[in-house]
Amino acid sequence: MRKSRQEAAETRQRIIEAASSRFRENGIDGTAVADLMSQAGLTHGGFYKHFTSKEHVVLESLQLAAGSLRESMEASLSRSTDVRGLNVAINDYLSLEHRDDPGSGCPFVALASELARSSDEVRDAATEGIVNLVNLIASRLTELPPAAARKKALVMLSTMMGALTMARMVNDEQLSSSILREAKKALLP
Amino acid sequence: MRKSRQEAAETRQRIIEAASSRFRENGIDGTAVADLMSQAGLTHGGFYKHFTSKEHVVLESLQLAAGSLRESMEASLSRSTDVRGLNVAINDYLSLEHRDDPGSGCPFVALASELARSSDEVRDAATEGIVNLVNLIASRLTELPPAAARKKALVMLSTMMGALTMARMVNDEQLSSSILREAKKALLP
DNA sequence: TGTACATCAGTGAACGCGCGTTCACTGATGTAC
DNA sequence: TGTACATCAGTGAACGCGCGTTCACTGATGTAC
Repeated sequence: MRKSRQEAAETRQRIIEAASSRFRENGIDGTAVADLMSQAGLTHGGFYKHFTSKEHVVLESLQLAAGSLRESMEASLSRSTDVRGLNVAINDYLSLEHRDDPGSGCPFVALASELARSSDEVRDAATEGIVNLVNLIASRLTELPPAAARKKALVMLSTMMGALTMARMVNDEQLSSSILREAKKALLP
Repeated sequence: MRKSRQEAAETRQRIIEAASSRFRENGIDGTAVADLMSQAGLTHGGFYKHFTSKEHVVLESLQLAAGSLRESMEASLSRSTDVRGLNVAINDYLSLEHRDDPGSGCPFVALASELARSSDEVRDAATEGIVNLVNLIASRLTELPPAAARKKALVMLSTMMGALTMARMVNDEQLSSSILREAKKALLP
């Protein structure tokens, strides 16, 4: 039953990908190791051939999710070289599609309260991911000097994450979509 | 061992209070029924004399926490009859003390990702609590017509919750406090 | 008001379940010669 | 290149633990007369 090195590496990656979306959908506590493994097409026993613990895959899957959020933001930004690229990124982040698909969206919102209670290692990864987003946003606020741009970017990201969090929490479609709409209107220059 | 009706009602209230702070500190999944009970000075078996399930106490403790957040905001607001009262409320919400004491702070931030995955009943309670905060904030934006005030209040609350969420998640004291500081500067007129 | 009985808040043991983790095993892959 | 052995990815049963919930029991409180 031994698999080749390449197959093993692919398996490992599949587990991380499964973890990354399952954790965002159902929470870390709400996702069992056996869950991830069957989503990756495996039985649960093999998990520990790839990771030392559940905590370990939490870390790697957060890094994956943070990286892909960053990439998708970079892709939006690159649609235009100036501030308009930023508008595309904000529109995507505050879209109904993003709200309704936490499994492939922002991990900081999907896992917010669990991350705040996580180990230092995991919180370090979260911190790095957030700093990346802040820098990305700040880099497009070209009308401001760098320090001011960074400060404004912190506030913008706060508004974005807060609006997405509230839009997902609230059990009232009208209210939910108006939260996203108003946040967009406030953030787009 | 039977207790008088009044004692029983006090016990019930003590359990809800314990739940309300433990859930905010350690999360709903992270808090066992036995935990709440021992915090309330009881053994775990008696829990079901007061509640039909853990879910039931989640609902009641969320309502309690949402109510006390509302009251503390009302208290801050009443320090001054105009917009300055709002500034006090924002300063309190985005304070280091609030960040560092989730157990007695905003339940929507402390439980954000868990609430988004909760039952309709619990999410209804969350929705009601959030609407109350929005109305409270909007009522102090007297320079705007009501509809515009409400829209602005939605965005302000998004920024407040997002900033508190990020400040708690990030594992870097400097970054954390600058998130709170910049959000305050952006929100105070 | 006093008495006899029913009620029920609280206790602590127990139940059943799902979870993270371990383990013996299998057989294909990797390595040494 | 071929052969013999070591390695190890993956399987599925099992372990131990903590959890939500139930239950028989206790004795003080509440109620009926």
